[in-house]
Amino acid sequence: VSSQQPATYKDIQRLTGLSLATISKFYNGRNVLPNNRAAIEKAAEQLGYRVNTFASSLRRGVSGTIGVLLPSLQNGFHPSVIVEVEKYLRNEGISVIVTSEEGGDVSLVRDTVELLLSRRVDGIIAVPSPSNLAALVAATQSGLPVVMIDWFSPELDADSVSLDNIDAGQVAARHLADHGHRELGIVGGESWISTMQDRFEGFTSTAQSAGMGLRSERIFRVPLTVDDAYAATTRLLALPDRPTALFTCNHDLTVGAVTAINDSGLRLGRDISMVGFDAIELAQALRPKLTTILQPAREIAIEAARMMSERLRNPEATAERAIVRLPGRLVVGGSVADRHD
Amino acid sequence: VSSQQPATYKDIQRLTGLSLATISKFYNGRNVLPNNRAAIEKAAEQLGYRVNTFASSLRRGVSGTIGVLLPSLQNGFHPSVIVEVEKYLRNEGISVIVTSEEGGDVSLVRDTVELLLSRRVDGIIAVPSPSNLAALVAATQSGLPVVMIDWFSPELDADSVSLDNIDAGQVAARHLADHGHRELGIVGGESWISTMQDRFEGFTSTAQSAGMGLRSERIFRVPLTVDDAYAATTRLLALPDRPTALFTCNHDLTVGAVTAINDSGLRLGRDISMVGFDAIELAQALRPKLTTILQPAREIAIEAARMMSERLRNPEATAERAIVRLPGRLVVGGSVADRHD
DNA sequence: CTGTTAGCGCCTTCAT
DNA sequence: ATGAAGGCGCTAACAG
Repeated sequence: VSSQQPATYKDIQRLTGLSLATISKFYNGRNVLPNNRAAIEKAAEQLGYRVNTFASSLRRGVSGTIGVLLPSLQNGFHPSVIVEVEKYLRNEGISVIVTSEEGGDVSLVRDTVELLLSRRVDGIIAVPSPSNLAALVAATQSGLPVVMIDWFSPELDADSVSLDNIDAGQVAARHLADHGHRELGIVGGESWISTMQDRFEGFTSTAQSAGMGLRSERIFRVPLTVDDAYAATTRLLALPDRPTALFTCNHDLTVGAVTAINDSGLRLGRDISMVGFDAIELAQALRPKLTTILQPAREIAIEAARMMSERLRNPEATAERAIVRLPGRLVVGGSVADRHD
Repeated sequence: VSSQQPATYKDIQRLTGLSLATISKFYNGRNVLPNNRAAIEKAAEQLGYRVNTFASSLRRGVSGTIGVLLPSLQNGFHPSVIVEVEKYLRNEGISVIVTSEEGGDVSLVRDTVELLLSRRVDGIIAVPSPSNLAALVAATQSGLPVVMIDWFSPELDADSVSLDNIDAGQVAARHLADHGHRELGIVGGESWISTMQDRFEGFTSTAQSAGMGLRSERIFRVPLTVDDAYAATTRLLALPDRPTALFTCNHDLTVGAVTAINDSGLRLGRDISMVGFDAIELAQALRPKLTTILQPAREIAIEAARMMSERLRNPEATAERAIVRLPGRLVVGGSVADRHD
């Protein structure tokens, strides 16, 4: 447990007699005579030397670090973004600092972007939310690369990656229509979340244009929790005039809805049909399997990392903001009954 | 898109006429005359000033940063650790840098600890694995605080937090015994993962002392993937002499097993009983609900953060390594049939 | 290819 | 309570 000082160039200098500049060049991949190279390597090995990125970053003005900013609503997808982004950017020598807005006082939450800027991150991959939007806008205006992921804010002039949420909603509605359903219900999230709004709009617009009404009492827009979805679905199922099919707009809502259906005693895919969202493991484990729209979570995260990497490589480039929408995949199970009769 | 230089003390100096030392004192909570305080605040506001943590860290020798090191096997629990740890440590002004060993060449993976050390983290919260163990041991020996989470390595002399895995295995076995089951099967993970070994040992030891044999052909120890668990469970169910009950040792194994059972046509809780692990959402959504052992994931992460925080506060303290084992909770569903006959 | 020099932005004596 | 000066470890000129 010897808490010795970390070694520095000076220590290597002492062992090799070389100048600091040469040692620096060695560590920055410039040409150094084989002899010297070997001497430095040996000394470094012996000293357990490792570069001090603080000093290096201070001097160079770049941190080799990006921030990942997550919202207060955690849903399983967001934390996994961190891992994918880190994996991608590690190969480029970039580290990832994480900040979430979950918990903590409002005052602390307000400063999550500040915190990243104080750490001098070279860029931010963020799930934009009302509480961080203003700070993100300011950051982009000062020239910092920002990539939005999952959620979208038109006010923020930055690259964006997410699922093609409108299409996903449309696919769900069309699938139900194709199976003869005309009486639909939906359990979605609050409209200030762009993904929820888009999935909702995609679903309802297609439903209407296919002549399927969506009565207001069959529309539920609730906080994104399993419990809220459970409650909403329970109410939906108890309606005197129950719809024949249901669409849930995200993972937690899907879990809550399935649980409510099973607890109600109705049989999924027979008494009530359903298209869920994500929750692929649940979908596969159920009997009958749940038909669900699967979001390419890894691909979305990787694309965000790729965009960021590109922006970092070309800081000057004033390329237009890129907006990437990746398609979801409908995984068909047995939860949608055929009503062609 | 004006990429202006960030403001520094010098800029504040220019606006206020104060010395750099006074400005520094202001930002470090020392006493400053009200006039000056106001002047600095005004200038900072106007300049959009924010401290450069690189310069500060370089000078002070501490980074205000800890590393979180995750293994290559991702299981949903590990990414969520990041969020919980960050939430806790944010209140203490500490940031979190993430490193995972997933993906990337072995050479890159080998250097994950190096990477954190190069970033001069003040401590590391790690899931120890064979590929990072040696580096972690070296880190602790040089005096860096390390906290193990989830997995455990006796070779690593560091604090540790995890589920009480042995107890969890025992609870599962006892629950099955109490319901009259004598013919058991188990789908666990490979023995080099401490959690898997402990859950396995807890289960088998209790099974044996309760007079329930566990035949070798009913023991499966597989990689921690849904697919491997599916395959193993399928084989288990196809045995000429099928056990009456099954225990699965982690989330993914549970998902795979449930899927295999449902696909086999057997009815959970009637033809085959089962105690799962985690997967609480799946457990609740199934019909009948799955009896499962729930790991207090958040509490484990928070405890790790608390331990780290304490070590950082008292760097001198050579307190004994702390080993915390939090209890799991058996959530009873309807997947264990009663065989008292 | 190597060495000298001068900072990056901040904090910390030590004086005042 | 404030100021002047030096240096944390590293890199980017510029000479040689």
